[in-house]
This record gives sequence, C-alpha cells and structure tokens, in this order.
Amino acid sequence: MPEGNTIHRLALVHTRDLAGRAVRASSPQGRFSREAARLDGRRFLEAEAYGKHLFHRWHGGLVVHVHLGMAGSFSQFAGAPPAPRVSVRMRLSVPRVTFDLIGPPTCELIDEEARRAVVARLGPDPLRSDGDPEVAWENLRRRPKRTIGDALIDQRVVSGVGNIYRNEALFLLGIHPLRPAGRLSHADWIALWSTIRRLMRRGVRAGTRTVDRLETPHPLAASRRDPGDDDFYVYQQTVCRRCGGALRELSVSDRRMFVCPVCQPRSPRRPSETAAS
DNA sequence: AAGAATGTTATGTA
DNA sequence: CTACATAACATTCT
Repeated sequence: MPEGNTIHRLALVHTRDLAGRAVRASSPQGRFSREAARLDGRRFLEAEAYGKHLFHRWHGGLVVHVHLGMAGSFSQFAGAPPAPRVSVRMRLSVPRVTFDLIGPPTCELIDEEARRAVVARLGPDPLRSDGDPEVAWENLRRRPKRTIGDALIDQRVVSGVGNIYRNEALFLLGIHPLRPAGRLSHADWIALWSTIRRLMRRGVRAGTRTVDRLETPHPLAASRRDPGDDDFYVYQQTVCRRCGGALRELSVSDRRMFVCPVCQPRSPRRPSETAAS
C-alpha cells in the first residue's frame, strides 16, 4: 500500500437514502445536502485522505468532502441494502464493489478553495508523505499548558489521531495524558509521532481507515468492536500489559482514557528533561 | 432498555 | 486569541 496521498478512482452511483428518498439536509453537522444528491450518475476523478477527511475530486473543480464522524463507516453489502438509512452509495471503478456510507458523517459538495480551507485548519497527517512532525511540534509548543492528551486529539495540532490512538500511543511511550504539552521534549514528540504513525498504519491494515481500507479486503476487520479489540494495549483494558498493575480510568477532554499510573508518570522520568520547555 | 462510544462543531463562558 | 465546557448529531454496541 502506498504511503499517504492514496489515490483511488471512484464513481458515484447515487446519493439517496436506502428507502429511495433523496438524501435530506438535516442538522448543520449532518450536511447531506441536495447538492450532493445532484451528483447522481457522474464520476469522481480521484479520492484523497487528509487526516480523518476524505476528498473526492470531481469534474469542474468540485470536491465531495466526506467525514465519517464517530459511528460512520463504509459498509459493503451483497444484494439488497439493509434497513432504510441515510447513505451515500459509491461504486469503485477498479474493484467493482458497492459501498454505503452509514452513520452521522458529513458529506458535502465544496469547491477547491473550500477544500484548501478545510485542509488549512488541519495539522500534519502522520500517514501522509507531506506530514511534517516539526510543524506539529510547533503547533504543540504554541499550546504549552494544554495537556498532551488533550492536544493529541486536537486536529489543528496533528490530524488523524482519535481517542483510541492517543490512549495507545501515550501508553507505549510511558507518558501520562495529563502531562502538560510543554513538558515534552522534542525527542519525546518525535517518538510520539512515529508511534502514532505506526499505530495508524496498523489501523489501516486492520481496516479502520476509510480510503485505504478500500484497498484492503477485510470487511470483518472493519468493526472496531470485533475481535480486533484485543489488540489494544490499554483502551478498554483493565490490566497494564507492561507491569501487570491495575489501569486507571480518567476523563481527558471529556473522553475516557486508560492509564497505567506506574508506567505513565505525570512528570518526565529523567531530571534532565525538566529543563525542557 | 437506557447509556456510552470511535468525532466535530456551534455556542457560551472565562 | 486561548481554553474549557456543553449539547447536538446518527448509529451501534453494551
């Protein structure tokens, strides 16, 4: 699988809910717009992933912008679609398979300028070849008092990191999520960046990342609550895999985190790092 | 069966 | 301008 900037050729079959009604415009967040519905029968040129965002470039400089949100996924089905849902159905031009976009995602038709505006608000993506850890490091240093756990899922700092990745990455590096970002050394950050990238690559392989997942025919691996759950080091676990002690559960940025109080000290272990700011 | 969950954003407050 | 909190969104799983 190529590194970052993955390009796929797609064809949009239709944009309707599965009951056949035109996709509705719902909340400001759930932007299934009528414009998107007008895409019927026309073709995408390419698709690109940036962080958690998908951009399907299209004729006339238009771009279909998709975000899978929290529960969203591309699901594959054979034959008749399941119960009526709001969905966007697309057909890949290379493997001839139909996918449905299900969940509370956004799907909107934008132009190239708006696409650039979306990307401009995002921090570097560790999975992309243009993802620069130094840019993220600067983003981090601009917010030294924030906790690293909070900063990691801020898409303006780094893009693509969600709650599970931050849990796993901070555990692997022995960093407490409540440690202030300013207490991380540059070396800490570089290690964190590559750990995140490694975890993301594994996620892609397991089928948790949308665009790349289309290349990886493992539909069963797609559900997070399927067998893959056992692969988590700390997320939703109770015992530390490193020291065997009990994990603690705490809320960071209003989301659950699992932390080993022994292996993830709140202050850096080495006294020399206390000078780093 | 009610509640929580992988995420973002609009809104308010400090 | 930053930061923190809250609710809302649609769906699935516990």
